[in-house]
Amino acid sequence: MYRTNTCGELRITNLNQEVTLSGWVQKLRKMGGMIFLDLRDRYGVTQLVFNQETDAELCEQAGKLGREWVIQVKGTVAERSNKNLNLPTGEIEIIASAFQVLNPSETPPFTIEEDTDGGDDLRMKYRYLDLRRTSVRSNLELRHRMTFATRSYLNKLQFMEVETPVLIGSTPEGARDFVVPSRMNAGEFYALPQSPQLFKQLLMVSGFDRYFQIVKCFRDEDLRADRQPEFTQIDCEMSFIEQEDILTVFEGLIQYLFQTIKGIDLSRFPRLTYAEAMKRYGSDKPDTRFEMQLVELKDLTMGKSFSVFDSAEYVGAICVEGGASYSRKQLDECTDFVKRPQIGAKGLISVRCETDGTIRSSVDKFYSPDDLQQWLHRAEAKPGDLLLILCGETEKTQKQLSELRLEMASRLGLRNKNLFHCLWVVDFPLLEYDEELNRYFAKHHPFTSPKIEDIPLLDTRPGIVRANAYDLVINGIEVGGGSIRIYNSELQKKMFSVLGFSDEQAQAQFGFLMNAFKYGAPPHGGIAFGLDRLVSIFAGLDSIRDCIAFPKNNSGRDVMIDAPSPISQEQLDELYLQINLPSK
RNA sequence: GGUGUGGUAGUUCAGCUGGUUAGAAUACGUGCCUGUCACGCACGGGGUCGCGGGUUCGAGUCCCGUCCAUACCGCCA
Repeated sequence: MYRTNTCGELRITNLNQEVTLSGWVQKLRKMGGMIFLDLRDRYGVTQLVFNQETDAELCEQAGKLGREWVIQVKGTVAERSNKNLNLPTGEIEIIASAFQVLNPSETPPFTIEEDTDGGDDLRMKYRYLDLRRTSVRSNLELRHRMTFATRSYLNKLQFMEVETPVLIGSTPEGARDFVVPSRMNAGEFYALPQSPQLFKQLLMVSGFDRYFQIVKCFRDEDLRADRQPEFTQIDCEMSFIEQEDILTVFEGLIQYLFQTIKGIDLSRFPRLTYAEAMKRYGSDKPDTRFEMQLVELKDLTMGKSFSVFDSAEYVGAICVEGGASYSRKQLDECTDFVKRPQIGAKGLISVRCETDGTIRSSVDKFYSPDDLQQWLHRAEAKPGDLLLILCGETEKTQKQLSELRLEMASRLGLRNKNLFHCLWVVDFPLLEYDEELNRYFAKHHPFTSPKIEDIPLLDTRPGIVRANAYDLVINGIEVGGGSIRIYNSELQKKMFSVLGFSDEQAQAQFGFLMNAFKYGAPPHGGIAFGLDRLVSIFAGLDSIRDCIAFPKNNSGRDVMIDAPSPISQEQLDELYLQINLPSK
């Protein structure tokens, strides 16, 4: 028997018990005639004591142990004379009577401690060592609890988990596909799913009216801190439901997770239409932990011969609480921020409302104090506040204001990680116009249904047609999204024609779905949540990498196993492939 | 594809306007230490300053190129 107990469970109540523990040597503290050893496993750390006076030979042997050696120890639980209340096992220690080295270890390349000295790079290369650290391990434990709770919640509501294939066909819409060559079908390729979208809809046709799957999805696009090439979705679909039903069931899921995992009771999630979200926050995934909403000022700024504002399509502001005390340098930093190429504003105009009520602005030349007072009034600015104003093309400027809003909130410490604001954004536009390709694309996907009352607009003004599509946003992060699908083949045909698909193209790409719909498709819709993002929000992480056991780096590489990597000529031949690298 | 930041000891970093033998902390090794838990004290080993080229009497430092990492933009239905 390797152990009678784990390294995390012994307490003062276990006093005088004979125990056997196995684990990794966290640290040795040699005190001359005695040695303290912290033994670690998944469950915690327990202190062992070796005493020269009790057993000189054993004590000397223990002194030869090193960090991360795997050992087994027999001993007696004793009360410590000096207790460590920072440790759950801190009231006891094990007086060792014998130990055995199960496996020695080389000195690890970084310290396996909470405050590790290792950088991200190195820790990724030795991820199996990094995973020994409490914080990383507890992220995975949290992830496990969340998937377990999700399955339990959905199972209770009659949802069935069904696996869908990973080797499927490539589709041109959406993200770039990861592609897998087929040996048995020369010159042909599978694609890895970006989501099980088509399959879950087929399952609805099959009558599995409540489906879910916790499933890996793949997208071959550039990465970010919150984007991995393979990621996990909680993928769901329901039949005989309306949008309201989906929102209710999955609002329930999120509430259940917050309740069971974090002990937080969330009230009903507010809903915001896409149009409102853009107008009030300049974003379709607003962070609603704080206000600082966008205020339109165009009508108040017109006709005072300030051509910058007069010629702009949109003039908008945010009101920064207490911002009037900003120094010149701080204001310059704000200006630099919005002028960065990523934001792309031309400049920033500010109006201070000093605590004594006087108003100072960078446009005093053009606007009287009364004019400025009107702006401040509309923005509900109080003495001590600061108005930051951007202008230009409506949509662009709103987005810029949204970035500025987030930046200012970060500076003011308003983005509290222990606060959770959930919100549904609904009524997304059905289509998005691509300027370069001169055509419409489905904003969500081509099976998303338009709002019934907007269907006539498909012919006249497709750009303003609203969809039965919805996103769940938590703290400014898009956590999930879905839609009510089209189940009427005439409407689906119409949709394809608006998207510029010929009948043949539509048949070739999605024929199997359209054929299936001929045999009695129920009304249905669904939603998918990004599990990685959800877990990282729960854990307060900045990057989803920290809640993935073996993540890829920024360039899509697994630096631990060094993938991707070239394959042999034999493998290439077998797949009828030729490598054709561009010459430099 | 683009922009910013970074690459110096096993590790995390400092190293100014170019100038003697490149430093600190930590880790590692040795010795001392009987109540430590960030133990302490003393000593020690440890460097292709990412790589290539250039400027210079002289380059970790300046210039050019390149590679890698990272955050963001484009992209991500």
